[in-house]
Amino acid sequence: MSRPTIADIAAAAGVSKGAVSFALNGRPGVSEQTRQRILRIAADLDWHPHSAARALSGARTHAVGLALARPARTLGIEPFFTQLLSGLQATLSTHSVALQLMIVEDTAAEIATYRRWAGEHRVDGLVLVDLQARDPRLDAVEALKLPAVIVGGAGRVGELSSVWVDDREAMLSIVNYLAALGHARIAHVSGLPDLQHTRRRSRALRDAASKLQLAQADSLPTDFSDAEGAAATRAILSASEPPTAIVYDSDVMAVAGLGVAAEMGVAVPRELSIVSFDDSTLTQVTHPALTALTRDTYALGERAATELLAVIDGDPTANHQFPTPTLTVRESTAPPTGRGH
Amino acid sequence: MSRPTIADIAAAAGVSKGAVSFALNGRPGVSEQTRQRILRIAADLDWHPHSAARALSGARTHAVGLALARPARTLGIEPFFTQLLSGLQATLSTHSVALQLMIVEDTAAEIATYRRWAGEHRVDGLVLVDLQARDPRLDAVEALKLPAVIVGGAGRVGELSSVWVDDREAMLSIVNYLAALGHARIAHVSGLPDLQHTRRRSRALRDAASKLQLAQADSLPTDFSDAEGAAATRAILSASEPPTAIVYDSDVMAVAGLGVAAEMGVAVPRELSIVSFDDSTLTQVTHPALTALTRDTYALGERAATELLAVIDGDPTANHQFPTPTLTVRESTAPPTGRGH
DNA sequence: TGTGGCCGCTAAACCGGTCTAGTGGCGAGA
DNA sequence: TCTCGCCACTAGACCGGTTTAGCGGCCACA
Repeated sequence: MSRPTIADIAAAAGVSKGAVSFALNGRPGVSEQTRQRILRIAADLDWHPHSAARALSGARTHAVGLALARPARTLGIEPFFTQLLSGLQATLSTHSVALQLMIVEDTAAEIATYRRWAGEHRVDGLVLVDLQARDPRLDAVEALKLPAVIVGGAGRVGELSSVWVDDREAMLSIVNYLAALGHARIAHVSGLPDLQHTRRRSRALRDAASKLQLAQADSLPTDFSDAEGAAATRAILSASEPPTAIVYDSDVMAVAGLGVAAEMGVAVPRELSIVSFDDSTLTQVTHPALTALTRDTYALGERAATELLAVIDGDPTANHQFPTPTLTVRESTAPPTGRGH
Repeated sequence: MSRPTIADIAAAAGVSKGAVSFALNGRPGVSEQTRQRILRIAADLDWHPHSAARALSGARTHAVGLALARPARTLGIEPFFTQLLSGLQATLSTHSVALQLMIVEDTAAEIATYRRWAGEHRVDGLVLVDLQARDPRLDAVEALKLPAVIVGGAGRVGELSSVWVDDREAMLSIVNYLAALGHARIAHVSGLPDLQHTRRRSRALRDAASKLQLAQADSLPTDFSDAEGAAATRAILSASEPPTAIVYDSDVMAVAGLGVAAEMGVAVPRELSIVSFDDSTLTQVTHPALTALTRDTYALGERAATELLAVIDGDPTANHQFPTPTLTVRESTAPPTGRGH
C-alpha cells in the first residue's frame, strides 16, 4: 500500500480506528498490551500522521510563521537572521513544529501575510521581529487572536509575549567605556529611525552624553545598508572637528566604516576608535578586528521559540528579558590621540 | 461567525457546497451569474480556504520544503542562503506556496527530515542545496517520489531537476585573468572537499594550470569558515616561495585572507592578488575592495522555485543551466610585482 | 442478587474542503 | 412527439485523522 493510514493499522490490529488514535497519542482508552501491539504495527508499516488530516480535526497546525519585512538586499549578510532562525529551528524541531518563512517587502505586506496565514489556518503562532515605534502589527496580530512572541521588542507591548535585550544598558556600557578611554566626541551611525531599538540606543547615547558632559554625541540614522553606513562615515570624518570614536548599529556598517577610514587615511584605532553594536565572524575577520557588543542571537531564538510554544499551549503571556550583551574589546578601540597631537 | 466555510457561503447564496467549490476555483459547472454572486459573498464574508481541508482532499499541500544541513555557526554571514531564500520566496509567494524551512546538523538528519515531511504530507516538493560528490540524498528523495530541484548541482543527477552554474567555466575565467596579469603561482582556498562544486573548481584549476603551464596551482580544502580560511592563508603565505595570487571559494574566507595579509604585512594587491569566488556587499566593504565573481543568487532562487513548481505540476524534469558568473574586477588584483623584485 | 462504576473498546459524527454520479429542465433534431 | 445531449446544479462520498456517545463485561460493594 502506498501510504498507511490509521485504518490500515486498525485492520491489522483487529481494532477500531478510535483505539488506534488513542494508542498512538498516548491517551487512555486502550490497555497497555493493545497499545504496544498497535505501536508495533504502526512502526512496522512506517506510519506517519497526515499533517493535514490532523490539522483539520484538532486545532493545531504544528507550524509557526515568521515573516520578514525586509527587501532581499538588506537581508544580505546580516548574520542576525540566520542566527535567529537557527535558534528558533533548534527548539521548534525538538517539538516537531515546522517553521514557515516569508520574506516580504514592507509592513503592510507582512500584515497581509499574517491575515492570510490566520485565515488559512496555516500556523499556530507568529514570531515578530524588528519592532517599530508605533507598530501597526501589534494591533493586527492581536485582532487575529494568534499567539505571538516579539523578538527584540522591549517592555509593554500589548498582550503579546516578548523576548528582548536591554539596548539602553548596552549603549551605556559602550559609551562609558569610550568615555573612560578619554573620548569626548562620539558619533553614532544608527539603523532605521523607526525601529524601537534604534530610538532606545540614540536616547541612551544622548542621556549618557549629558551625564558625562561629552562635547559631541550625535546619531545619524541610516537604512542599515553598507552603502549608507559608508556615506555616513564619510560625512562624519569630513567634519571640521570629527569625532574620535564612532559606534555603529550593525557590524556590516562598522566594517564599511572601517573601509572608509582606510580610504580616507584615518588610522584605526590611533585616530579613530570603532565599536560595533553587533558581533559576528565579520568583526573578527577585519584588520584591525572590531570591538563589538557580543550577544547570543542563537540563544535568543531558542528562547523565543520556547516562549511561543508555551503561549500556544495556553500559558499566560510573558515579558522575558535576556542578558545585556557584553562588550568584546578587540583592536579597533584605543585612547584618542588625534591627528592634531 | 468565527470562521466562514464554504457551507456558510452555500447557505447565503442558496446553492450547494459543490457549486461554491466550482465557483471559487474557476471551474465549469456554474453559470457566470451564479459564480459572480458566490464570489461576492465569499469576499463579503472574508473567506479563506482552510489549508488543511484543501490539502486533505486534493493532493496538494501548497508548501515546499528546504532543509539545510549546516550547523548554525557556518550559516553565519554567508549571504548565499538569504539571497537564495529571498529569490525562492519571491516566486513561491506569487503562487501562494509556502516555504517550510529546516536547519539540521548533518545529511542524515536532512534525509530524516525529508522522510518525515513526505510521510506527513507536509510539502509538495523539495529544494536541495550543497550537492555532494556521491550524494545520498538523491536516492533518498527519488525513493520518496517527491518532486525536487537541485540548486547548484550540475549535470546528470538522476531523475531530479536542477538549476546550476558552470563552476568550471567560472574558475577558468578567474585563472585566465590572473595568468593574463602575469601570475604563475596561484593558490586556491577551497570549501568542503565533498561538495561537488568544490571538486569541479579544483579540477578546473589543475587543468588550467597544466594548459597554461603555471608553476604552482594548489587547492587547500577548508570547512568554509573564516577561521580555516585565515589559517590556510597563513600557511600559504608562510611558504618559502608563496603564490602571488589566491582564489577563495567564499567571500567570507577572502575577507579573512585579506585580514591575514594585512597582519603579515603583505600588501594587496601589490604583493598579493586576491579573488573571491562569491560576491556580496562584503567584498565591496573591505579596503581594498575585492575582485570577485558576481552571480545573481536571488535570480537563481527564483529560477529554482519556478522549476520546482513546474515539476510539481507534472512537467518533465529539466536540467537548467544558469549564466556563468562574471568577474567583477575591483582593487584586490594587479600584475604581480613580488617582494623579490 | 442487584446496582453502580470503571475499563476497554466500537461506531459514527465531524473537521472543511474536493470531486463524482446523478438529476431536472430545456432546446434541437428526427 | 420522442429522444438525445447539454447545461446548471445537487447530494453525498471521500480524504485521514480526532473525539464523543455508547455498550458489554467485570468487579466491588451493599
